[in-house]
Amino acid sequence: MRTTLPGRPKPTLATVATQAGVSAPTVSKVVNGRDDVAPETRARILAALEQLGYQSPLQRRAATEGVTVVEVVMDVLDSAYTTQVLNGILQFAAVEDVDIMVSVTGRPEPGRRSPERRAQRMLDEGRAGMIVVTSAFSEAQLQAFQRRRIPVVVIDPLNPPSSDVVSVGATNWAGGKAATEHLLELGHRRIAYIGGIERAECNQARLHGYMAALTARGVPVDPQYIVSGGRFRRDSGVAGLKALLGLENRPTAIFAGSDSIALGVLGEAAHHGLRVPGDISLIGFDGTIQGEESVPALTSVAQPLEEMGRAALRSLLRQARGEVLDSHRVELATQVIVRESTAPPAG
Amino acid sequence: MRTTLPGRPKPTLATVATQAGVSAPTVSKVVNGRDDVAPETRARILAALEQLGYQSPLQRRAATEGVTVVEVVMDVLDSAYTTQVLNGILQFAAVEDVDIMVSVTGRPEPGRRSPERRAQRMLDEGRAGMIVVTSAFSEAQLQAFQRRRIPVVVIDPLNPPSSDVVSVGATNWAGGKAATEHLLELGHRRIAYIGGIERAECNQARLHGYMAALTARGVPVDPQYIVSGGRFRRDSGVAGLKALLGLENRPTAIFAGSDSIALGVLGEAAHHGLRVPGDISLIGFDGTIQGEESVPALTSVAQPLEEMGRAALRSLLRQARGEVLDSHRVELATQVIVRESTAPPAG
DNA sequence: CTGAAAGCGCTTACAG
DNA sequence: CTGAAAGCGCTTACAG
Repeated sequence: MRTTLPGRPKPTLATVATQAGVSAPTVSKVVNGRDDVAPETRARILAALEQLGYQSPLQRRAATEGVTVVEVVMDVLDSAYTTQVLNGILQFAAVEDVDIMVSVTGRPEPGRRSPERRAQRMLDEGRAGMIVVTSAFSEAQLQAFQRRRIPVVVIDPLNPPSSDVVSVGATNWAGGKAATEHLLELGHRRIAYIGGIERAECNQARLHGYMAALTARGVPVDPQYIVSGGRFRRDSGVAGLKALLGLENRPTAIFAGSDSIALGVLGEAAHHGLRVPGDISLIGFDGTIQGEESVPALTSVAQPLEEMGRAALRSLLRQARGEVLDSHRVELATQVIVRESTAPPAG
Repeated sequence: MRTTLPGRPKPTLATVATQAGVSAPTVSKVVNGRDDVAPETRARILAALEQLGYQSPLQRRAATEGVTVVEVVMDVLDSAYTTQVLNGILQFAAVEDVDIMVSVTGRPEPGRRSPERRAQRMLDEGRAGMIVVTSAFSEAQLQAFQRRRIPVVVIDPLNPPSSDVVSVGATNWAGGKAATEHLLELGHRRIAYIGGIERAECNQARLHGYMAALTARGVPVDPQYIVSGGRFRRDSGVAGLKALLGLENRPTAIFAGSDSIALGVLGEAAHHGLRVPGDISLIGFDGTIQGEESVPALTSVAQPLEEMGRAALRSLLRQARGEVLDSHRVELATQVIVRESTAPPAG
């Protein structure tokens, strides 16, 4: 992508050299990352490279031949959530004839897999950009990509996205509110929330949606019904239910911050001989296939996961083509899917 | 990969020209696909290009920089099975510093996404090879890749792998036998098998393992207990259980050809008020996380899915390095994981 | 259809 | 640290 502006001839080392007031060999050194260049000279050359939009022969060829590679970075591919998002990206990539490079990153480590190296490599190989489905990159690192004109889209960021970085997510607050309203409408009043990563933006939005729904109905928010699981995973649900069962006044319904958490609740409930929804109602969040296929089938706030993947890629390709985006933040609507795990409270 | 032979200098257009007895510009034309070259001259030049192993600057740079891209082709990313295999590939790729390009293919279509185009593209871009997790390629197409010296590894092929194509799978026959033995040991005699894709090698192996175990214990194989689901998916389990419940002499245990099928059985059983394992025992195949997290947790014949992904990539990289493989077929061991869905028959 | 000549864009080796 | 000079690999324009 990154097409040369029409009319302006494609910049060469010589053009850049003239602009920066140096010779071509010196520019060559900077481009190739040699270190025998004075800091000031380097800065001037970098500015010229940036301003003229210089591309290496390799990049130029990649650009003209339409080779477009988008890199997708995730922590691990171990949840239905990531899988469905990735599948959305892959499906749309097949349509758009874009290649998708997938990489997983444990913790970010210094060295060849660092953001700096990654950015350099993407520039070298003329990739169109990067879709980030992990919290392995800091805000500053993401902005570094953008400064280098590498388009980045973040999917459902853990932290509130800055206006500099493009992000795609779901309406978490509205979803949390809708989940809670569903339980309220069934007649529940003692409703618990088992959350995931506490500091995560999406978790807070879901929690505040929950509180807003309760408050709107005049149901007091009871802190003992708000449990932090720490992660969006199964074990949070197991531990969360255990904690809630220890209460004097047990909840009759649980809103879990993710389908995985809900599945943990489901498993733990069975071990205590509790029937869902007979003894306790349960609603998840995400709308994953895993929840759809569980027994009982899980009522859940569905995020359009495949669509989020598609939206991220679409937005990335627009950026790569130099189009102006309407908005730096896209939030796709969530929807309560009522299945088998919710019912009016017993008695 | 495709490293230049040591000692011999990398061939340039000039080298090739000398070898073919023409001038450099003429070779340039052939390389760039111009048509103003006499057929005989072209043939001579093509021969020289091939013999000297000429690489374009783009290819050379890719080769010397050790850019190694492995393409993973799958149908869709929608099952825990494919997800875990892919995760294994990705994890190992991070260790080996290999880039993974993932693409999904519905039906193979003519045109730019055809195997021929794919092969050409891989050659052009210096990719190391291809891991195939789909039945979208025919045997002949896979061999075409190998003829072009593009290494290919097939994971758990639907059809019996030919000895020309390297493949990775699991011990399906032994797994089917072990699953059935587990049920026999619990005391079951009326044991049903609900299969997936009927003609698939892996399905047949599982079925025959089942029959072998029954026969070895002197339990007659009863055709009415063998149900073909048609696919390895949830709906096969739903339909399969319905069919089995219509029998006069219902089975007391079911061996499902995949975890997805087993999950369908589980859901359908709940709708009939049947308890698992109280009323009926159930064992799956695959050992996916989804089965592990279901309620009740699914007893299953685990395939080492992540390990299979790793093994495939390892084998591919060996091929790409020109190493000789010990075997064209790797079968990793399966293992019965006993969880909650199997128990002695009632009464 | 072919190739000598000129040229392009980049890099290398090294004098200052 | 910088750049004039030489060179490399490829392509272009065009004479034959």
